Amino acid sequence: MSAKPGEYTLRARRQRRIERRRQEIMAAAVRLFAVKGYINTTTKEIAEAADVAEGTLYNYFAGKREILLAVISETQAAIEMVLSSSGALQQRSDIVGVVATLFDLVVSRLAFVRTLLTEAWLDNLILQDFVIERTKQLDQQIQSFIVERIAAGAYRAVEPALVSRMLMGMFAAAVIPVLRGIAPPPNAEERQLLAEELVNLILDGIRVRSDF
Amino acid sequence: MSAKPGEYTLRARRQRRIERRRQEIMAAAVRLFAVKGYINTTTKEIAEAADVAEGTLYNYFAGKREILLAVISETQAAIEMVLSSSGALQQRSDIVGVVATLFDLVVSRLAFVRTLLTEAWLDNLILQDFVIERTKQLDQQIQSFIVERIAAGAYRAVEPALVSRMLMGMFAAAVIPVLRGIAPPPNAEERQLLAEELVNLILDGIRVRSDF
Amino acid sequence: MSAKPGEYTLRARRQRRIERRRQEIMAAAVRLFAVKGYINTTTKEIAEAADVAEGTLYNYFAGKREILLAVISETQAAIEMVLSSSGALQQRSDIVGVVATLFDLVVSRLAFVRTLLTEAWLDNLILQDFVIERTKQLDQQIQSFIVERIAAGAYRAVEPALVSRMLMGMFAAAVIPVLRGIAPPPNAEERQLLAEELVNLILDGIRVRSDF
Amino acid sequence: MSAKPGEYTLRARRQRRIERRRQEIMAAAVRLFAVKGYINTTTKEIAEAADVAEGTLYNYFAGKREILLAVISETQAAIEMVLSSSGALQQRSDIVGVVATLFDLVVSRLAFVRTLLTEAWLDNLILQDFVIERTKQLDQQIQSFIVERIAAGAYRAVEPALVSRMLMGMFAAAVIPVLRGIAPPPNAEERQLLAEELVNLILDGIRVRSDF
DNA sequence: CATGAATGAGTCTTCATTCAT
DNA sequence: GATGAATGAAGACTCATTCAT
Repeated sequence: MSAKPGEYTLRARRQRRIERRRQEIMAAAVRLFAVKGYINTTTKEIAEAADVAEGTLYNYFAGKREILLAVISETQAAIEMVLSSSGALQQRSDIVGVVATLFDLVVSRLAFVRTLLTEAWLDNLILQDFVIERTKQLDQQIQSFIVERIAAGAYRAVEPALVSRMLMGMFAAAVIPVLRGIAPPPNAEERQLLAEELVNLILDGIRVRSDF
Repeated sequence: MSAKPGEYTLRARRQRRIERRRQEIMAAAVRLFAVKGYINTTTKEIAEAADVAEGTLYNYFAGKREILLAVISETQAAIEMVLSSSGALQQRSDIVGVVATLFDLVVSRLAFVRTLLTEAWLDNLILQDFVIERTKQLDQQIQSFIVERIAAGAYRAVEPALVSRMLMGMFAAAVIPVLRGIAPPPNAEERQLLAEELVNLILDGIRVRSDF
Repeated sequence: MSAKPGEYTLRARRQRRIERRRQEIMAAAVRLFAVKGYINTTTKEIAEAADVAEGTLYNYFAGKREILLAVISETQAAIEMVLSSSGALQQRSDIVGVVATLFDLVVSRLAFVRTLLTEAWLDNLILQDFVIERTKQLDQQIQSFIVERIAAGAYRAVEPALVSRMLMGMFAAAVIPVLRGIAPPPNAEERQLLAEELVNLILDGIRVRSDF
Repeated sequence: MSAKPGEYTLRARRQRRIERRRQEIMAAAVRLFAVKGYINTTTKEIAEAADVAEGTLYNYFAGKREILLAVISETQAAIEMVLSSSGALQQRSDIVGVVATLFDLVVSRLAFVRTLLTEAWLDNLILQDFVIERTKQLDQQIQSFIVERIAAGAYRAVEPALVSRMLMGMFAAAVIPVLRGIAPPPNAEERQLLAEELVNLILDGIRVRSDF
């Protein structure tokens, strides 16, 4: 289409600059959203945090809400990739592995996860599309795992859906104080231990003498 | 200041009227907060729902935020009373009882709990004063219970703080879909069963054969 | 509903004050609209011209466009009343009378008519609802008048719709320079003469010798 | 400044290219102005329609408004040429001819005429420079024509300025529904008939029996 | 005390214009 | 000259709070 040498490079460079700017804006936004919530964050603040003019935001996003959706969408895609590589759960250590990986994900994206949870709490669309929908697969895997073990006589006849949810609740309980900034993020080792302990609890409970 | 007979009564009556009006406003507010969130609720709406003029709100509360704080504070006091009557946890059924009572409380005050959690998520002050602070006592009781049982050799040597938190996470996982409006509120019987199962899980886990 | 003496009066007074304020805002708006057009008039300017805060506008109107529609609607109602009293056209002087009355109306509401025409030019809805629709009756009357006269052999067999429209064009041509501020408003006598002359022209044209 | 052969040609070619680009931009602009109005047309839209970058507009025009003025100015020049070739009006058919030519002009440049009238209505400068000024010559010719005929006893002693203006009003009344998009453009034959009828009306009116 | 109209700072968004590449 | 991203001054509208009645 063009014979000018170097034009391709030029266009590509510009494209990269644009993408970088988009990312900068999203990064600035997610930081603010995490701290103050989407609704309490003004476009002025986002612009300042991204070090651009307010109008510039609108060259990259159709509006404030689209910044939020882009933030959630893009990061979700990244997370999805990590999770989908987990494959079927086969044994105890697989579950521990998934839990540990989830800890890693959450800790490495605190701002994002906090934003996601806040908005999912307030917005049915986001809850459905970005939390329930994305959690479904994992939920299914866990339930399948439990169902198989029950059939094999390894687990007692619990409600798989309930257990899966309780597991998520325990995970959330471990993670929320960190998200909320009232507990320091656990380091890699602590995350591993936490995952172990969490699975221990759900598998064996805490009781050793049945007369209590 | 005055010796007219009956004034004391009059003053008391006025006092009661004022208190009643405060309550009406708070009741109107919490309904709206639960549905739309604090931030999306306007003072105009609160006034209309309470059937007073907008300006009247400011005769009873210093501002919109104070309505929120009053709502939380008052309802918390009521909840507190219920909880504090629980006494020390002695045996398994005591824990089940507390969990069931908590279910009752949450279900009977969905709007309030939803509002509280939303705002606690966004606001450090509310989180600290109305969630962490109020949960502390219960947390302590649970931990003491566990510590005793460990000492008695009934429970294995788990981290009491962790277990207590996991228990809360499981409780939250059971309750949040209801709060969020994506699951119907459980009836009394279901709540009892849920409490049982929840305690079962934490005490015994799900495993019956240790080779898995 | 209330037994407090004077309340009725108080409420009525307040009601009058509100209506007065509405009128003030509309008056301020129509003045600005006439000079700069609706689109070039800011809510800030309207507020300043009406000597209220910008937000106050929104206590009286749902938005900027509603101010425009209210202005047009209210004044139209007034004009309607004048026009509808005209009755059927019977003779030449009736037409002169209607034309003269229309001149009076336009001259006494210059700002309004200018606004109406501007917006009708730009907006199909306003054109249809407030110009075409309202002109229809008059148009029909004129056409009926012409049809009768043609039947009676008094007028030649012209197209009544065309003549009616031409008459409106002539009226517009007489009035637009005044609306546009490039000619002074005619006084009562001039308006009467203009009406006479306009009807003369359409009835007799300008020719006296048919060989030209 | 340079003696290189062929430079003159080169410069001329560049000049032509620039002029062509200017015309492309103006053509794109007038199309948009006609449909959406000057104020509702963005420079971005003009640039897209002209298939250039937004910034490029500013290499050819000082600003958005200058595009409008250029559009009006250039097209006016073309119209002028047509009109000025009409020469002095001598007889009835000359007037019919001018009116028919004007119909042709308007119909063939609907977009432009609509834009011109809109902006002239809102802007004194454009009204004066591009409508009143350009209409003056035609107005004079018509008035001279009338004055002569009055002197010759062919026309009655009407006010020439008034008649000229009425003629314009009738013309406008015939043309505006088309401009406004609520009537289809008349074809060549219809335009001729309309011109005839219009002149008939102004010359002879509609009356054949003077007792009405 | 009750009222509700008035206020104006603050929000999101648009768009003509500029300027580095 | 061409490009189009960056700019920032407006603009319409919202809403918690105040205050005269």
